[in-house]
Amino acid sequence: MTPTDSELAILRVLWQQGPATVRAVNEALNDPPPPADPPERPIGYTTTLKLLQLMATKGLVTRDESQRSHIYAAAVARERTQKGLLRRFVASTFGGSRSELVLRALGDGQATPEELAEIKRLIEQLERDA
Amino acid sequence: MTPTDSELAILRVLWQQGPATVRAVNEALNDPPPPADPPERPIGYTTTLKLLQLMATKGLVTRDESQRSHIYAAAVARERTQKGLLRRFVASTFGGSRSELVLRALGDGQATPEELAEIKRLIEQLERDA
DNA sequence: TTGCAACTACGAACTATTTCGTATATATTT
DNA sequence: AAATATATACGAAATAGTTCGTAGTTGCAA
Repeated sequence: MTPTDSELAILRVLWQQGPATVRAVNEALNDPPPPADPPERPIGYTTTLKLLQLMATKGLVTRDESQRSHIYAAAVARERTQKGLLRRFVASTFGGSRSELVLRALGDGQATPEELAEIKRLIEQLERDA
Repeated sequence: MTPTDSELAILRVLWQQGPATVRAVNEALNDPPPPADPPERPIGYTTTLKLLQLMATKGLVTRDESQRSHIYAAAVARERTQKGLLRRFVASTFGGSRSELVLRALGDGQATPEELAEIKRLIEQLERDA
């Protein structure tokens, strides 16, 4: 099951903060830590509630109803979800070519030396394993 | 201006084939070269027509009406468009972290040695320039 | 010159997603 | 105990994107 954009925004909150109430999720969405920008118009409380309810029926989150304020938790793994989204994105935008994606991601002169070093380390690691 | 999914599919045809008629675009969408899969249900001719008309009003394509069969051409550059889409994708899925994206793209053991070598070469190139 | 094939234009239906108002229940404060 | 605050549930409107039918036009062939 692959989340929509709004669902993904909520999952990111839950991945980052752990299980949370509707209110906590809603506040995190409207007041994100930098570098993320807050939405132009604040997202209504019941909007977040409805989304979480939908996500629960889809199995994207679980819900603990033992308290009056239900507690929601991500039910899908971050890495697995990101991989699924990435696969679709690479297919639609780069015709399935991962290296084209990486070239485009790094090839605009915006990557920091640290990022480059980190990625180089990863590649050497992968080459050693192969 | 950032294209929707269907619009992107059409842009990919135009980037690949150059200026084309509605019919040529529609056939390319329904009969893509491997490795792309054809759509489950063929896309109707008038659907492609309508999309191209919308894209023309949005400025995503230009239209040559000098013949009875209009000729459409991409009006946005491939690289620039891909970069815009990539930026949005990295923001929504990886919180803006390009290196997290690259790690996820390469870190599933599916990358070929050639891909890795190519990317390593790119990185060393970038490091030299910096 | 009639008929058929291919074309454009465009309204409107359909789908998916997002948003929120309102009803109702439960807890908390005064 | 009444008023207030905070919850959930859910219908339904709003928005965005996609799809296609149908009308009307133009070129071509019989």
